[in-house]
Amino acid sequence: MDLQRVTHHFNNEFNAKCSECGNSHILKDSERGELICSQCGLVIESKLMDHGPEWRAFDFEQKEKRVRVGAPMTYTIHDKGLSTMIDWRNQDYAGKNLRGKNRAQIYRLRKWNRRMRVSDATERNLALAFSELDRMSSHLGIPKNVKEVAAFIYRKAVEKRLVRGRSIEEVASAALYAALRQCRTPRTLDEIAEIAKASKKEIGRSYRFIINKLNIQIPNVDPVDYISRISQDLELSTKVQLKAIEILKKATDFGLTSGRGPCGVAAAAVYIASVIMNEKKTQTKVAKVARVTEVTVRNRYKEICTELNLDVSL
DNA sequence: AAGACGAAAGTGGTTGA
DNA sequence: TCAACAACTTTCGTCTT
Repeated sequence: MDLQRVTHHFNNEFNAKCSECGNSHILKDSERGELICSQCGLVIESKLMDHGPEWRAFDFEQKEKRVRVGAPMTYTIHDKGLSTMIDWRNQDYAGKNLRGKNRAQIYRLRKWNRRMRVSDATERNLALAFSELDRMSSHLGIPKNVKEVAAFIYRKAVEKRLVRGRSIEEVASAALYAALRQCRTPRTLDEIAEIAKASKKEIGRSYRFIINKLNIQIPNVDPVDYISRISQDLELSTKVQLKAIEILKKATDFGLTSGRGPCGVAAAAVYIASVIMNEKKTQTKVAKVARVTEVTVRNRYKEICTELNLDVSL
């Protein structure tokens, strides 16, 4: 068994700086051709090598069969998918009994092997957490890279013993929330809480706790990040989307976004853009997909209109 | 009938003593 | 730890299309 490979997957340090948190401790993940910031987990450079399945798979069995060569390494499997098993029989590959020195060596190997595997509680913890991450991700249609970041964060949390006193589900949800924000594809806490096995309050508490303890730098939520999702849900054209971003930029310059909920601001921008570009959606509909109330959309919309002197004829 | 609008009261989280 | 506070929500009545 290749211990080196299992324990030191991230072996090469790389001389670069993370654009997100300025940290210069960059790791080179040669297996996947990526540069990763050790601080925040940001993938700095990806050579876009496809580790995914060769064909579409329609059920789990097909999926299992249709992957490329071997098991891809992933953070979402509790032992990173690289574990090896050593048989209990003292026989070699051909079935001959092992003797003397060889036999003693196998005993030693088996001992280490046992120590590294699922036997301990940590691994069971991870297995449960990752299946929970899987479930939530598929519910919300979350891309794989974000899920990997979530798994990475969760793994760190376990290493630092931060799960103690909190439920696994709680911390897993928090890790997912953190990952989503890190990857600038934010979802609201409400969205997570809806499908998670923990309440919004608990998730929020755990989230604050782990990013604090792990020193993860999370960029502030930029309302722009919500625009594309809101527009897509409303089936608005790209033109509207660009207009909404333009409006949002101006609104930010006027200080209309600080202290305001990013969802509400984004929703208002999309609403105004939809009116200007003649693809009007109702306040109610915009509010619904943005997960804020109609009233909030209205308040933001009025603020923006008066500040920017926008004349929106209805 | 549906949407837009605004007033008023309620809610949960942050802040500062 | 508690009260003040701002942002946001809920609810509801009115007006417009």
